[in-house]
Amino acid sequence: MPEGLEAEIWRRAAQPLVGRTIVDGWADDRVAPDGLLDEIVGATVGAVRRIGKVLLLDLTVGSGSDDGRAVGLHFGMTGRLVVDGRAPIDRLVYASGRDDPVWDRFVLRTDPAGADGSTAALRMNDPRRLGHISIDADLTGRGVDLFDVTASDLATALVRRRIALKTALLDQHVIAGLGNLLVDEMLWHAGLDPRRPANTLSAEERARFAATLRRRLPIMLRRGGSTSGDLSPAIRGELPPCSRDGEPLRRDTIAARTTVWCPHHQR
DNA sequence: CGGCATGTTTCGCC
DNA sequence: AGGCGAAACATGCC
Repeated sequence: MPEGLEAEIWRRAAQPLVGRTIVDGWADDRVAPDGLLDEIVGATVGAVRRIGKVLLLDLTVGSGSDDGRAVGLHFGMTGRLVVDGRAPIDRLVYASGRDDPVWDRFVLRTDPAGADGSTAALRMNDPRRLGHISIDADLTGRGVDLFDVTASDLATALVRRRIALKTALLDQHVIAGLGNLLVDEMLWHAGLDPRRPANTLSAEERARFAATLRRRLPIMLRRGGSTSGDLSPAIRGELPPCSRDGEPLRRDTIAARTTVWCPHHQR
């Protein structure tokens, strides 16, 4: 589930952590840097940010001057976030429906604690363990954030790229935050063939795709995230006729990922 | 039991 | 050198 929309939902859910001090915690050393807890216990959460699919906790120490520490939560395919015992997204579509404590990878306790002091302030739970925790990760190469994409961003990023449009859009150096479901969804809405070489888009088509992101992402955010679109996981499985034109949907592998699209109106 | 899954990184081949 | 595709990672679920 974790694409840019889920990261944004979790960013909002984690805002209450701002101003709290980290007093204790635990990290699975298979997915976190050595000595992470020693680095961050005693620090205060100064801000919670998001870059693409990555959630960042900006930490401050002592007087509150910024010491540069930023803890990054990378959710992989099956990571979920629980803040003060509440999970804004409680069920992962392609993962487990359970919340087993053995899958906890990163846990923080804070002062003050949350409303229910008996639960951890922050908990990342990830059965498949494809996610990880970073500290001061270099994210400067990330492309423009999915909520801020303009036609000119696309022109710059897609020029001379002969790879399939879908492959380019999944590249976090092109746009940060789009994942497999969102790319299929946005291409369907924009009416663009995912197999097209990225550099063959016209200026009008780039503008159309940027406009589709601006229009559709806020709607899907309100509806609950990347699984709330017209090509929801149920539709990806059953492959009913395209709801726009009634023609058969197609399932292909593009960019080594399952791709659902409508050959009739996506060109 | 076999195959599949919302992601990212690494390897090897042009 | 750099672009690109495929494999690898880890594990629950249908």
